[in-house]
Amino acid sequence: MNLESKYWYLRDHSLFWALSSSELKSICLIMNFKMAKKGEIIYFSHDETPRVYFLKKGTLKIVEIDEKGNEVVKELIQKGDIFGEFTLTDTHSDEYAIAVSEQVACCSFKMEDFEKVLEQNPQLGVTYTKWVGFRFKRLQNRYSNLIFKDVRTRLVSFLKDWAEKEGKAENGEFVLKNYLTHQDIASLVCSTRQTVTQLFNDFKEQGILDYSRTEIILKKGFAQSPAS
Amino acid sequence: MNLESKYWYLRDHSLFWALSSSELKSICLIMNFKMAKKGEIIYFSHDETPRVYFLKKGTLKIVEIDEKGNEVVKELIQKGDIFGEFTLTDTHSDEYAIAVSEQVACCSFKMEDFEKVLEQNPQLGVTYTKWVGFRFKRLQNRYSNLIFKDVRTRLVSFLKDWAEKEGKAENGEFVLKNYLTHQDIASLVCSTRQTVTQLFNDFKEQGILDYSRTEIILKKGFAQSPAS
DNA sequence: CCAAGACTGTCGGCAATCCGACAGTCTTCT
DNA sequence: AGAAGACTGTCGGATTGCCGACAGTCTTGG
Repeated sequence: MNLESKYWYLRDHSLFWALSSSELKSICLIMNFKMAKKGEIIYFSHDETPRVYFLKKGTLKIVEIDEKGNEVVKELIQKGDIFGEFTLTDTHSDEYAIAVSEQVACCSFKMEDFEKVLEQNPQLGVTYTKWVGFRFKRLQNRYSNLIFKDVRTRLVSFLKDWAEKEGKAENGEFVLKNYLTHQDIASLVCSTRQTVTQLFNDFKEQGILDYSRTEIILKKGFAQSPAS
Repeated sequence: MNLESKYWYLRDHSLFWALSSSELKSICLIMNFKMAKKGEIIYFSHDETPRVYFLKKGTLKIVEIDEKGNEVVKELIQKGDIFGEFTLTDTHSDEYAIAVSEQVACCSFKMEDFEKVLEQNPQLGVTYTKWVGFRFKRLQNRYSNLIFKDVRTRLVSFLKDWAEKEGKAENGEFVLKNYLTHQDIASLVCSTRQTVTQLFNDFKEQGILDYSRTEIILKKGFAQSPAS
């Protein structure tokens, strides 16, 4: 990929808005660009060199493998999010990122390089810190949900979030392109496949949701769906 | 508190190691210092001006109040940790920090001021980002525990962590000064008072732990305590 | 030093949800 | 097209840990 396109890719990422074009150009030189199709793996936590990633387009999931080899979907990463070694410290955890939407595009920096960029662009540094902080808060939110809410409520708010980010509103309903299995959703809301299936069908009976393997439709009643 | 003492307070916090003494002095000017005794509240999330805090001495707990008015201990903050609005973005969550050890000392900056400091000291900025990242990872760890482990295991690892940070080793045992109630511990490991009490007594029967209201002793067997 | 309040111990019932099992359905690959 | 594999539907039974209740013990402040 040529510099020119790289430049434009960075330019429209909100993290880099404040930079001058010459600053941005120099950053392009050390940036890497990567495309992937559904099902392809974008990175492994055990890769040679740790990297910080920015998702430009599409959606991917971060999957963690526990001691027993179980794969658990830890997080959904959507356009604009950062992932990889974004904490600027090596992790020991065992995870990888895999594309779930048809087309995924992301750029990445070697962790060390990126650190230098931040040092040379203090304003960028502060903005970046806020991004990391944002990720912290998002996680904190999930954590609270897990403590305070039951599975039903967690699933409801997961679906609402998802709809808000990716859903298309159609006269009061939200239509979601569904690229996740019940199993995936289950691990995102910390539950089991069976329970998720069960709840989906409950919702269907209540008439507040419809779904097939490819689509989920949150109907009008869904927004007010009981939080318990 | 005079500048001189402030200076030395900052100087020995690892975040500020890399700064020259003149830089440090200028930072002192905008820093605030606060002491508190057990039971005193250090900050409210709804305070007038958002602030970033550094705990210099002692231990405090972050308590969150949910919609129903329940108070839940969300986190233990120990010497050296950052707390408050450290993500550099206002929060809406409802929390406060209260001292649990006899003497607590912390310094703080107005969030906006601190942001400027980071901008003016890029290296500090990167170090700070790593701290925020560290907090992210710590939370992530708790999250994983919650998903994968049962209450017993979580309690065991909580105690191990605690001992590691604050315990005094005595011929293979760890002695912990206990400033937490079972209720506190319960919310830290996401369980209930009764279950924690129960487990403590189980451990006692197994002979791997002893405790009173003021002390907890992890005996030799504790380290190998079953992770299930 | 005594009373009120906070903390701990213990029990039984109960709700949520996990888990295995198996059948049915959809998708994909050749 | 047809078979293999992945995904969904559904059912009990089994667990875990929550919850209310109440008694006992410690702590603290007047």
